[in-house]
Amino acid sequence: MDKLKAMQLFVRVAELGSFSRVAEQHATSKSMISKQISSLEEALGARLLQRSTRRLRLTQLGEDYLQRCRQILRQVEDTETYIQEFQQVPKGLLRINAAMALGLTALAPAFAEFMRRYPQVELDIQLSDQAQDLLEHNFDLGLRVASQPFDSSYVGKAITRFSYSICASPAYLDLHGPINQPDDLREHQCFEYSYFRSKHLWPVGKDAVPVGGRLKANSSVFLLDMVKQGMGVGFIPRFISHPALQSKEVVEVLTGEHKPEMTLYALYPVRHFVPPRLSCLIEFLQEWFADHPYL
Amino acid sequence: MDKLKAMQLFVRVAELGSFSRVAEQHATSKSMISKQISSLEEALGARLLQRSTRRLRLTQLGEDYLQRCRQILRQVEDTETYIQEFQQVPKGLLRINAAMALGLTALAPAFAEFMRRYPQVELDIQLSDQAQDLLEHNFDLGLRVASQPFDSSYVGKAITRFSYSICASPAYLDLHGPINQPDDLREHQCFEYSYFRSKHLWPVGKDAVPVGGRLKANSSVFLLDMVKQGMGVGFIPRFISHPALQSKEVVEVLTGEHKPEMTLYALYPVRHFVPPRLSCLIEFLQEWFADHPYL
DNA sequence: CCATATTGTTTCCATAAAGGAAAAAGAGTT
DNA sequence: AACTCTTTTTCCTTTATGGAAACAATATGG
Repeated sequence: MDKLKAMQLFVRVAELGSFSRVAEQHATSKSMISKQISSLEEALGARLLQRSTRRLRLTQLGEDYLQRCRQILRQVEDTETYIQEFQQVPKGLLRINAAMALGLTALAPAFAEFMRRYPQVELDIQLSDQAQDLLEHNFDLGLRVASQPFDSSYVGKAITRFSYSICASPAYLDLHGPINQPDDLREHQCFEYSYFRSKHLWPVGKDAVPVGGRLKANSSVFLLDMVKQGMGVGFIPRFISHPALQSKEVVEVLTGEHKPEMTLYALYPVRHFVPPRLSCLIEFLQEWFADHPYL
Repeated sequence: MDKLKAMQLFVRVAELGSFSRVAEQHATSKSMISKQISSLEEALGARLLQRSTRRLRLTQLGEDYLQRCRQILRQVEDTETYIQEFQQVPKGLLRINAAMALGLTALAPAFAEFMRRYPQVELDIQLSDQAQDLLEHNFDLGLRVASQPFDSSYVGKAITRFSYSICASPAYLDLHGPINQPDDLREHQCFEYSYFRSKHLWPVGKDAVPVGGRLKANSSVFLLDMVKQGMGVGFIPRFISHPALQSKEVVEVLTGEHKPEMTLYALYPVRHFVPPRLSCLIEFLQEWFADHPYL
């Protein structure tokens, strides 16, 4: 029996309060969790969790054991980090959560290059639209654009800044007329992005411009596609619009006007020792985006 | 891969300086040790041991890792001891080293009773004539009669005191005459015990009596057998002669005379936390020998 | 300097253990 | 009482573990 694995799972069960949820998160079966915990209990000769079908609660002993497990596991991890620090080549697994749109666009080539440069590092990348709790889901790193204010149990590092672009297709502009100054937007089909704060005010130029349109979606990638099809004007993060702008599928308007910028943050749980592969990745991303700015 | 097991084996390898010796001691194969260490190294991505066919030496990293392994393993052990302390019933494995003659005689019934009383405790009892190093061989407990002076890394607890008996067979005494006072021994066939300090002087009565004979052996059990066969007189620990005296196969002489006593010690390595099963056994032995004295 | 003995590694194979799917069992809820 | 959600058990497949023996490597002793 792999006691360390059992201890890890026990800690997770204690944290999530459910065998099933741990099973889901770790991409394994309920029966496996059940067996691991049972054999751990048997080995100790003590019951760690009081199970009722609806609720799990830690035994008094379980509470104590949990503390000690955490300490032991942290020590094991620190030891391995320590060893890694002496290694020239970073290796190991990084579990990363990133915003879907980011992953599909700006991050993909960066990760590709990272994997080429550090062949011993494995990546497990989970793209999701809503920000996941890193500790809850056991992520080593979250990549988010100016997401929720950082909890004190996380470290946030700025990776790069992104700008927005206001895009339309050439066909659309031919049909509906040019956009030369912010106020021209009032007369256009301006798409609404669901997660944008001030949905009907686009922050362009000195003041925000009130805009309107018939389309609202929660995906900038989708909106860009609609832009390509000549349906209207989009306020699109540059990392999304970049390829379409390059290929001239869409054109940018109001390039000279002031628009807000976003900051891409790397978030990670505070730890005694940050594994080299993690600090290495963060450093790499900073360098990479310095060389490939989306501004 | 069971990392804890691998770490344990690595520590043993570092201590013994040889894969083969670890394999012997743990009753497993060289290949298994080799594989465990290799996979540990692979998991860490670092070489822990520099192997040459004749010599093993720890890498710098190996040194560091060894320290940390020890700490982790100690912590795991302490945690389990802690859990045990909350359990009503002691359980687990005790590895015991005891003097051969003791094990074959006085200890056997004591251990039998202990096992009946604590059915969850497993015993691994190794009888040997020369005292084994407990740490070296991973013993939890050593049972020795006034053995080597205790190292400071061991705790020694007195379990009981044993007396000696001077024994002969009735037939022998009929043939060679009675033994009524210490000086009578000078005229008899007195067996010599190899490990006895002053081989030719038996400490009986006020002074030691010089004795002589034709038989010398390194086993009191063997000597007793020779006594039974009427070959001479033996200076035999009572725990060995006891059954033969009870059955009248041999008789004791010079019962009133002063003879030295031996003390049976329980030796165990000093630890932060003594596992309950161990303190339980020691306590049990003290009680058992209080009820079954060999004096 | 070479045979030898000893030690770690590798290969191959049999056995044991781990892990998943699905059925079963348990317990709260409607 | 039926239903739902969760854990446990059972059964089976797959994986991995561990040993024997052959192999490779090296210090020792003659």
